[in-house]
Amino acid sequence: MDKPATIKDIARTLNLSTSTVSRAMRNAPDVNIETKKAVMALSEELNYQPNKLALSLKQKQTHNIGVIVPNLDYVLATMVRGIDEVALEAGYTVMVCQSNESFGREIVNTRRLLDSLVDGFIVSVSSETKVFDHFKKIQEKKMPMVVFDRVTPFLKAPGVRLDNTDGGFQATEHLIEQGYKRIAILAGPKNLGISNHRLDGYLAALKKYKIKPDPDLIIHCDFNQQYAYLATQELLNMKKRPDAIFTISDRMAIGAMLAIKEKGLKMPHDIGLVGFNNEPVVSLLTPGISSVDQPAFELGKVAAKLFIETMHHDGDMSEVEEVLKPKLHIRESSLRIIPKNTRSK
Amino acid sequence: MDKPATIKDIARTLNLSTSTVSRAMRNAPDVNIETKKAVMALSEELNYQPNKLALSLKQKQTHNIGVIVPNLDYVLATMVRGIDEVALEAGYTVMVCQSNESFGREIVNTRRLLDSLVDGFIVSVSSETKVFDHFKKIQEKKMPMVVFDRVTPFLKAPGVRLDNTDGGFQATEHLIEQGYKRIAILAGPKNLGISNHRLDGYLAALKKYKIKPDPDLIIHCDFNQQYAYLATQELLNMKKRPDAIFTISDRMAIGAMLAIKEKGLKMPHDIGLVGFNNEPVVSLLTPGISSVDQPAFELGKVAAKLFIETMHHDGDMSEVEEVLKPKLHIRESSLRIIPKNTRSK
DNA sequence: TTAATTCCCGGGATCGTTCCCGGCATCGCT
DNA sequence: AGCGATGCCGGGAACGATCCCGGGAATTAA
Repeated sequence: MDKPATIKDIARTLNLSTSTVSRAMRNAPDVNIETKKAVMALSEELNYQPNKLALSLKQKQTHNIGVIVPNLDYVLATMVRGIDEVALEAGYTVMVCQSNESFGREIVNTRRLLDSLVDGFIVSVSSETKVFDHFKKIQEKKMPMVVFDRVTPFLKAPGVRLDNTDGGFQATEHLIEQGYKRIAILAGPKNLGISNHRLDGYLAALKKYKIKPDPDLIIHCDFNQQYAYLATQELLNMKKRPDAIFTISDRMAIGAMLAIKEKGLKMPHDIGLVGFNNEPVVSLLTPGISSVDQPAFELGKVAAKLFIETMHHDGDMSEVEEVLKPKLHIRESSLRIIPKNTRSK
Repeated sequence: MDKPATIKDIARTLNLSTSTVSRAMRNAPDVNIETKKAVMALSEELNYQPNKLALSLKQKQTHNIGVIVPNLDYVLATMVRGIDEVALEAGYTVMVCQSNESFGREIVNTRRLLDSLVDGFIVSVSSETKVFDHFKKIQEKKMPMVVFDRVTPFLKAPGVRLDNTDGGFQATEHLIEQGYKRIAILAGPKNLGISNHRLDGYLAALKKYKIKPDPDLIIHCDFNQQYAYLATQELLNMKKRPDAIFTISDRMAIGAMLAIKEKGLKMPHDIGLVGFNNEPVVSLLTPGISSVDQPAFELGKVAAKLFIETMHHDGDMSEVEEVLKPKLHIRESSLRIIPKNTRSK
């Protein structure tokens, strides 16, 4: 009564072989209806739970998915929820590991999960990561792996991502339409794809409106609030300071906002601000910060679907890339109701 | 070259038995230093990774910890990071499952992990959960389980929690010291321990200052922003409206803030506000909202330590309960610099 | 009556690893 | 020379399940 019941216990007390019990469990056709009932009844009584380990060992699959994320902020936590949603539905359990944006931690985590614990990976790479050997090792083992959110050209794998270029474009075009002339961008680290794509969108919007990009207004800084704060201070101290800032994350937008308030400038009048991610926070601030919304939950679901597809599909899927569309949410920080007085300059 | 290398492959090519190779791997004393070297060299070359499944099957432990959380908001994500920190150090991998505050989902998750995937659990129960049979099933299997953050008297298990009573006391006393006279509390669901304890602290503070609690000022509402918003509207429409509100979470504080602003009241002058959790958000709002900080990361670490202790300690530890201290962070929402004019009423 | 078919079931190998047990040298000691 | 001690290694069972193969009994067909 101490140890959990096994298939053998059932076989013994019923005077059957383990094979028969096993078949009865899986409702195989070639077993007598009576014995089937007996097995079911006894397994119910003994509260029998099949040992997943033994099963996994035998058929060489664990039905676990390793999910590697750089952190668990609002956006990623939402995506993970999306992954969880469809994974559970498909009979998979997810193992979430956060790398804390640390390269070393990312390696440790993948190795741990790689030790025959998972059937494959769904990853979003850390911003620190510049070399991808640990992920390539996954692929060498022929394990399915899909990347999401933060995809990179250095890693050939099926993936799902936001149309970050479009997001950058929407934000920038909106600022232009609101009459802002000198629009700065706080971009992230140069090796991060999402950062570069949003920057591309920014440049594309400028080009469309025939605005010459000013290198002084393009800042690459680390992906957090403090750096954004410092970078914004510098921007505002320029002799020809920008009259609008587009930050590629809401965290950075908040850092920028703090610097702007400190300087005594008013949004949206003196300066416009648009962020990215549309975290719930930004609607609560005064003024509310405009932000590019991404369908995080949906993106997570697509990632998991893609993973399951990859599992069942033997061919090469590394070219597959789903792209979801962002949508700008406009708030007070960038809304000069009607572009009036813009020519008073 | 296709399949991953096993201990047998090494044994075969080296003309050894699997037993010897196994011993060599684990650096057992009774194996020749030469053979040991040879084994090591070959296993390096073949990129041998021991099969965790086989190992787990043999020794009946997986070195996985199942972590069940109601969601992954700021506080819980931080706690999970803390758990991860010490778990990894101790050679454990954590499997995080979110129940989305849903009772049913919680059951599904525990059952999944229970299928011989984890050695034990670290759980924070969903706010919806009123019956704990699924958790008791864990204990019947003699699996270690520790609870954290949301502990409940209905579940006898070692745990770590915040001194919520003290937190409620600190918040309320602070409001009293600031000269507020009619202090309302937005508490959570009645079956939630953390909610009741914070309420106890509130009552204790009132008692200390000989203020008679007013039942009309004690509101139980659901644990989210929207409900807090509605409840606050009602509070503010009372004929003798409160002049301060203590909410037991920051989400609720934000809901309250929205209602307050809508009503045209000014903080801290017309009304004081204190939240709970000290999420980064609250310092960014205008005015900044005072909030009771909890050492979430530390709490997660303690939970994991407790778990590991429980693993290695055979005796009953269900009486163990660690309690961490919160600390109020005061901001503009409740700070009437010097209690002047308070008697002008 | 005999052969063929169907229905149920058991035997044993297998997955990758550990671990108990026992065997065969070699060495040292009396 | 004979004995035990020691060092090093192999054999095989075990963990809990699946699955191929084969076999006996009963039923049916020839």
